[in-house]
Amino acid sequence: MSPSPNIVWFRQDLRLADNPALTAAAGGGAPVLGVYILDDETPGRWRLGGASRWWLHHSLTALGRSLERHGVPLVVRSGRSALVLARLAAEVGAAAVFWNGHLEPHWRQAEREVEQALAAQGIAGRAFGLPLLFDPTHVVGRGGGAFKVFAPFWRACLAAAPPPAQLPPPERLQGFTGFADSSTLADLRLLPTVPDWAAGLRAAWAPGETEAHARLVAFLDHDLAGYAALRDRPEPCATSRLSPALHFGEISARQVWHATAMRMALEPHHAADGHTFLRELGWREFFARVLLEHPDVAEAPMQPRFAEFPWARASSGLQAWQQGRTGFPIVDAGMRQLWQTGWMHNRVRMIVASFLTKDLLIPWQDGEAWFWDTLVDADMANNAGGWQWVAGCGTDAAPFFRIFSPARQGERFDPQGDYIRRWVPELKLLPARWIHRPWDSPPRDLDAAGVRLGTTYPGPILDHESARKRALAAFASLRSLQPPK
DNA sequence: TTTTGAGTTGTTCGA
DNA sequence: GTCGAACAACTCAAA
Repeated sequence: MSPSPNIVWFRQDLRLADNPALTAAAGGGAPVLGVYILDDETPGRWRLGGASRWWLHHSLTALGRSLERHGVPLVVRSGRSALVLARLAAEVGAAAVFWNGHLEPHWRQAEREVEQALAAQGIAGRAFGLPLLFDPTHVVGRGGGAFKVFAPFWRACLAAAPPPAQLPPPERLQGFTGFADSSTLADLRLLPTVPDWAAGLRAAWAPGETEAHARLVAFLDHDLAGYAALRDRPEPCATSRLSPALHFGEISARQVWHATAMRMALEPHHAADGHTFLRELGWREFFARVLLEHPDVAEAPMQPRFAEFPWARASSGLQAWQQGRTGFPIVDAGMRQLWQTGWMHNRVRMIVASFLTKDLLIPWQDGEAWFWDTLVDADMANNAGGWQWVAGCGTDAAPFFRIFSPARQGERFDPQGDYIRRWVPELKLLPARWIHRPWDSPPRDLDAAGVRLGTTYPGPILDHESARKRALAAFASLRSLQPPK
């Protein structure tokens, strides 16, 4: 009979390094057993989307291999977290179960269920901190709650104690050697089968802790210099593309912070770029705090008056938007990049979100749901925060008059049309002058490029100028709903 | 408590 | 071609 093992319950912390729960579980020399539970009951409608499942499959494969090298088994099961964990703990005679905190409300609820179920068996549950840079109890706004405006929030973070040092990977991991039944990853059916839509994902990504660190180093080596100036360009993409790795916890925000800070110290002339990059981590931090304070931020507009917003009834444009067939090249390019690779450049996310909510007047929740299913970095806090920001109904939201013009945005951030040429190849031969507004192109340029609007590429599904006026009127109608003071 | 200044990412129009 | 103002009103943070 082997000594009682400690179980590490993995969720969005699929890494060995800087993993407080894993380090603590290994600390006393007890044998360690990892478990991942595919729980589609707990999150309800926020169960993992398709692209997330694809990523998860490969990330768990990588995590399993890493743990295996230390002799630590990774058990994979599915079902309701509390039931599965309690059963597993009983089966292996666990001493305690360790996990890192989670930001999403239903998973926080699941932690409470797990604690109860374990306590009923006399097994200890040991919870560790949230995946954040700054302690939520230290950086607080006026009323003691979360900041509601980003700029003062980030100033307060930067004035606070810097994030604590990261933990090294546990040195002496002792694996549990007893029997613990496990499903295979294939049993979880995380990968698409028919049709297999994941070819573009496979070409674009390599999930896993090792790859996440390689991507961070590559970013710091090649794209930190000039980041502030180039981060808004979708092609060539100069962003870190760490979002899925951060979401699944293949790398921690702390690790990214410290690696960047070290680089800034070594290369002081890149300090400004580094600050701009760290500020993006700040947005992750900010939206996480918003979710903690407002657990329903993914469902309901933070400004209650938006319950009355006159969204368009018919959502015929939704499908054109999803399929990248709106006739607006920058919108279509973004939506096709999303569909094919499970990811979209941040600038383009704003453009397509503005198009959906302002031009089409389709509720932001519809866009949020599509992103949830198609993004490999789908993250409740960031997805909801971003959509509410664009729609104008969130904390610190965009002002009502900030309505993106797809053509203008394309010309500003993709001046040569390289991004369009890559994702909307039917416009490939169009000159840069017209590539973002083919409807304005002289017929002979269209002919020369082999473009026939409405045939080889859709004509615009709406007139942006009229749509813009309609959106402004919709916002004005909200104002009149304000009760007089 | 009151007051004041500021607030990620825009576009258009007119001087 | 460039530049600044206008586009609402409101809420939050901080003095």
